[in-house]
Amino acid sequence: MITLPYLLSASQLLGEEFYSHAPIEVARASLGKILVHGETAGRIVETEAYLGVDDLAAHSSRGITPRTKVIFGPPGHAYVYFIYGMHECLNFVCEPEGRAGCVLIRALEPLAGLDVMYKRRASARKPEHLASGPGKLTQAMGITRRLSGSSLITGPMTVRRLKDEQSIDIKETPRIGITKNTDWPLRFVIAGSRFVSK
DNA sequence: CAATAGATCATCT
DNA sequence: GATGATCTATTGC
Repeated sequence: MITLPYLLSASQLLGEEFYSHAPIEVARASLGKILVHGETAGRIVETEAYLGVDDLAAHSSRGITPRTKVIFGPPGHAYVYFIYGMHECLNFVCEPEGRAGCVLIRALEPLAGLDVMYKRRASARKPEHLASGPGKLTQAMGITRRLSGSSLITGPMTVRRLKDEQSIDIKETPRIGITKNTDWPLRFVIAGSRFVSK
């Protein structure tokens, strides 16, 4: 099993430049990157792009509200929202400051802190049950709305690139669970990964 | 297996 | 007051 210290030594922190692009680009580029929070870490295998004000499926399409103002802020921050009275979902804010856009992180491959993840997700029997969905992922990693607006560059939650990052095959599909723009191909997965949502 | 219901509350109208 | 970027357990075949 991989330890967190090893993972940190084998990777480097991503800076603001990584996030200051269009959601589609950031969604694709985020695949294969390492999300780190507390003692837990995982490799991102599934993302979705949400396109600012023109995308009726995006929270930002209704303009700036107390909840969504972070999406209009500077890139490289977390947008975490609460949904269905039960689940938290994590997004990376992208686009330059003043322009809305974000990337929903839907699934990851657990790499470190699996013992803690199993404790937080009692129903999980296998690693692919720990973070194969946006709500499972935040539960496994202890991510809540407390982290909305926090910097992904200074932490406490960060994103890293493996120094020996493998090239990946990306598959695109329509987004999941929305009622508007259901046909836009803005969901991206690492082809063949068994850690994506069902 | 697939389909469906129920949980549960912040957010915005 | 309705809705929602979900998950789980349960039902029925």
